[in-house]
Amino acid sequence: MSETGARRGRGRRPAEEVRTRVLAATATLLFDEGLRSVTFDRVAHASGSSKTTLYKWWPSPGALAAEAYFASSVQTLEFHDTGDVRHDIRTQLRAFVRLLTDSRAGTVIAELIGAAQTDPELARALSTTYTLPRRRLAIDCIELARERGQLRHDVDADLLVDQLWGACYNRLLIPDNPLNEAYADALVDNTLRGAASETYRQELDGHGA
Amino acid sequence: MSETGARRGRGRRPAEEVRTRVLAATATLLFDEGLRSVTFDRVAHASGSSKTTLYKWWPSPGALAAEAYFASSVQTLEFHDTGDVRHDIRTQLRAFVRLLTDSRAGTVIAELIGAAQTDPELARALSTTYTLPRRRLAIDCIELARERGQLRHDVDADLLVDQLWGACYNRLLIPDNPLNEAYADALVDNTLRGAASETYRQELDGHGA
Amino acid sequence: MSETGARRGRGRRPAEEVRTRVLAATATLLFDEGLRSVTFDRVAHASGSSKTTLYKWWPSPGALAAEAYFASSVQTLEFHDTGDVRHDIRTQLRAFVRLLTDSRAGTVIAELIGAAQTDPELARALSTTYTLPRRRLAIDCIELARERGQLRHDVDADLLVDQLWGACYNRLLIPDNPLNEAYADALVDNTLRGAASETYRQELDGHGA
Amino acid sequence: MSETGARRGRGRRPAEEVRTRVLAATATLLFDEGLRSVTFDRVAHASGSSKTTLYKWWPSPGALAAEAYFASSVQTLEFHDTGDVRHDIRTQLRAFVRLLTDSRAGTVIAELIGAAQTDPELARALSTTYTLPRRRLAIDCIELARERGQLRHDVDADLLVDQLWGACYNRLLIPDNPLNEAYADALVDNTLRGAASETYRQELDGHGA
DNA sequence: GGCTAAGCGAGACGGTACGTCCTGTCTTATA
DNA sequence: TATAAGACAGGACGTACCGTCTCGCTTAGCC
Repeated sequence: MSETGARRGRGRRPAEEVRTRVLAATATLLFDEGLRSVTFDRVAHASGSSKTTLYKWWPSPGALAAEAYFASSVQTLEFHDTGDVRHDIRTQLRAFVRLLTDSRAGTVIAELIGAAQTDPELARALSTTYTLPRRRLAIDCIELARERGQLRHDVDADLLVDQLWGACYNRLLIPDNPLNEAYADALVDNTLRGAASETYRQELDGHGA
Repeated sequence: MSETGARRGRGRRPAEEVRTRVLAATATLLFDEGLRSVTFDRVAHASGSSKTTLYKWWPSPGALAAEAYFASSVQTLEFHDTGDVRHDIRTQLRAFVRLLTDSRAGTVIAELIGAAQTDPELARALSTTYTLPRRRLAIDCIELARERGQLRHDVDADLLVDQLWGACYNRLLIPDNPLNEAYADALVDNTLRGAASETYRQELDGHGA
Repeated sequence: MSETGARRGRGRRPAEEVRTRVLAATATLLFDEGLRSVTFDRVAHASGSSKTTLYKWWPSPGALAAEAYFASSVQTLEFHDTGDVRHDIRTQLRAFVRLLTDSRAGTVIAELIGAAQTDPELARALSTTYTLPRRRLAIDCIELARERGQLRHDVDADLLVDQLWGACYNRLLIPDNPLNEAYADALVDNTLRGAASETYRQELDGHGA
Repeated sequence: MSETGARRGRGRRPAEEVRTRVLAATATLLFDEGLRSVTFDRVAHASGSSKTTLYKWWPSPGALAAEAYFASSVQTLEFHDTGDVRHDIRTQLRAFVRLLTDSRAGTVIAELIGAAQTDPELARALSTTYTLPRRRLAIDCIELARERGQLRHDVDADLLVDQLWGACYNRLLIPDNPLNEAYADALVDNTLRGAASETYRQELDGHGA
């Protein structure tokens, strides 16, 4: 009776095992068929779990999908500080654009943000787990540059983030124009030129020329 | 059975009357209960029309909701050219922010863009009817300013629009930070400082000081 | 596209076709697996119909099972009047006992009556469609005999039916004692001896001796 | 966490205390909301016990309900022998009818018998604990009367019980006709007239006239 | 001005998902 | 060690919606 391998029967399972299977099944559904296919019914079936369990742990299919996405994508987004804010931000923004365009992740993120508009629980999860932490990293980078004197003292870091990452999200969600690395570079240039200190701007213009 | 009273009976209706009633009922549902409540079933009931008719004219509930929103909101968005690009854009962006924050329109637009992520028909309708025409007006304003010498010649008008309106959409859809007129002003300042020609930038700094 | 034979697609079906398929699937489930297996879910699946349809037409799975049972069992229960009430009733009661014991019908009827104790809709359906009509036939037979002078004038036909069929139902539902044709015969004898007129009782005793 | 207050904690309880609380909670549910509400889940919650315990002691919710019913209704059903079988049986049958009609007991018994049709464990419990012992008392009374010469020697006591109590159960379970004491009296009269010895029948007719 | 068929309302239909409840099994931790 | 507590898989419940399809009525548009 011990260690039968393929667990059967209907009794209680260890919570971790269940969570793992649910998140794996959800991620598969999410990447293969899109957010619309992430329903509690289908996830329950695919993961061999029960709807009761899903309802207990996740407030909505969207929130489950979000968690599955974050769990399945190990994201190493640390900013590497080289001392040149333009270089550092450009590196990060290019990586972000590649993530959105080169993989299914872009579609998934767009669908998650889309669903969050009518799913408060999902919105909360997205904000806490995804957007705020990522924004934090960018903010830190910008404030460091400001302290170094590369950016004006009255610059609003959140505003810069909106003009950089927010503009990319905009092209993701309202795809009237292409999203690519050249666009990311242009964004960085225009944004930093607006936010640069007098000295750093001259440096930028020197580089750009 | 003979006292049918208010019931209109089942015969043919004039197409225009039907469309009008459907769009009115949809708008009511949309503004009162949100996009999730705009289902063909509920619209058919509320408008006294039949699902057959709805499926004939609209590809999805989302597309119907979008049309109802545009039909119910007469939007006068003409840019008034004063010769000062910062003033003109600031006026427009402030009006846009007010629209998003002071009325139910903000929620509706957010829900529509959200639903468009998984509804191609709605995405197409939104782009054609809503985002592209509005973007066009801003682009024209920017290009006029460029020809006037206020903006650099190599400036990308689409990119500026993303940094202005796109940043606002970003705060609408990912509401981690507040969206208000002060934010709009700051956006305009930072964006134009990055895009301004040498002479116009000195003018801007003069104003800003 | 025309006359494809095996109807496919999801549109409306002719009501009669749907009813037929539902009742057939229900009867199969009922006789093969018992009343506990007649759930709206399983019937919907087995019949290729939808739960919506089932809920529209039947108030409970039990009521559906009852109708399926009646529809599938063509019951010819006409009393044949030979002029001898004992013979006629004995014939019928024996047939009834055979039905209850020789086929799955006994189990099904018992389950239906059992479920009717907690399903008012089923109870109503059973009474209207099943028990009352059958009781009516027996009552008619008894009253005919009374008019012929075989039974006392103050005899209560309903009471006799309870003592005959009701006793059989009792052995079906509370199976502490066997139910068979000999029992039916004994029931008839004892009941009619109690209800017989003076003259008919002497006749009965003569036969019975 | 430390202020658990009323909660007893999760440790072991004395078996008797647990049984008592379970049966009390079950009886309350049974009489207040009917057999459908007697589920292991609800009983566990209402009694403060755990499902583990319920599954250990009772094979099905029906069996638990049956035991709770018997435990809560102390039934003194001894036949008092007066020497007149009609009087003794009539007294008992009237009491039985009153029990079924004047209290919630009738509904509960009907639901229990009903559930027994699809719950073998409940059927067994009902037979052992309820129907057989009661039948035994009636049988004894009848056989005593037979020995006294009031009933014919070839009379089948079980059959008489079916015609008396069984007919009442029939009206309880298939309520097409009213169940009351007058009906009980008529049942006794007709049944005993069929089963009476020659001498006792004349006595009965004398009484009845 | 009467006739006819185009087009609509009403809504049934199969299917899928929702969120809840219950069953029977099993795990954990307390007393 | 027996218990409370309750998580777990499974499955039925009853509802809502989608997209398809049928029916019957009415009025618009033609003769």
